[in-house]
Amino acid sequence: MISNKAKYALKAMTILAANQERVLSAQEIAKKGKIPYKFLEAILTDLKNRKLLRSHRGASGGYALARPPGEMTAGEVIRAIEGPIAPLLCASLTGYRRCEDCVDEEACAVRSLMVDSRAALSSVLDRRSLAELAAFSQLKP
Amino acid sequence: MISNKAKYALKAMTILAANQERVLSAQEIAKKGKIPYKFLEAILTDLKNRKLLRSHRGASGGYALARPPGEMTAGEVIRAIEGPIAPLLCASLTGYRRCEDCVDEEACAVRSLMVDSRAALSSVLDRRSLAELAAFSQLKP
DNA sequence: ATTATTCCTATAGAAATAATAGGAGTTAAA
DNA sequence: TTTAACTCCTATTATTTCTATAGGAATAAT
Repeated sequence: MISNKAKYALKAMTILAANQERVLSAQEIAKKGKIPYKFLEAILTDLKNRKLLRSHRGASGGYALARPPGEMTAGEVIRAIEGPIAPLLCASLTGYRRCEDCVDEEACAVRSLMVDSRAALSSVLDRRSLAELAAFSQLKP
Repeated sequence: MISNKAKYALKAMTILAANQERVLSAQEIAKKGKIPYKFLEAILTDLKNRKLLRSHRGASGGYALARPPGEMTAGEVIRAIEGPIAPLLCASLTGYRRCEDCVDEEACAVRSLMVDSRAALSSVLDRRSLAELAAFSQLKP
């Protein structure tokens, strides 16, 4: 299960990808995505600090993707908010850490299972671009 | 990320699968898996209530798998402890629930992503049997 | 009887989640 | 040059989940 925060982040990024030509304010995004405004603000700040978004202050300011939506993936967004996607850190490429209760990592069946789970999840999340998400959301106009 | 509880449950079930012929006490499992004893007790109770384990009380009592390890999967264990494996309930088969912030479920790109994620995860977790986990853990004797 | 177990109930600190509040600073446009 | 629409920053807080621990009652084998 992912957090609401990560879900809202994905929604916001999809909305921004679908409106790539213009800068969107947090208000606009909150409205389009039914996301609590102040919570969204904090999320957008995180995404900006992680270099996934660019912001423009002042009147008619707002947020825009930092890179073309075809070059950004769902996995990047989730990692920015949630950290590693591996179910256990001992199976993570981006945040590896040995379990404290580990007896023999090479022979650990749970780790092997989580390595495969991570690969399966990554094969979806790291291949799906924000452009694809945006395109999907517009299938029904 | 899964909880320690789910990780311990998987370890315990793997240990039980690897010692299928006998009944193991919580003490034994705790020692073999480096799992906090009292915490493990609670976990084993959950697994028993979910019908994944059978227990025998009294001296020389303990726990054993409820079914042959070849017929039980990692997915079952995780669902017993954590609930649905889908990252969002709107993408779950076993615990479906619509998001409160949902505008149009059919057109939701995030949901579509999570449906695919769930399928990818399930293809690993629901295909890996406890027998396979036990066999892996014994590759290095 | 004794001892090794499961089983039951209760408790509790710590961390993460999911926000909300208020205002300071910035900028475009009226 | 004021105003309105924004982002940005710092707190605060309620709720839930996580990760256990404690103590003892019930049960069964030896």
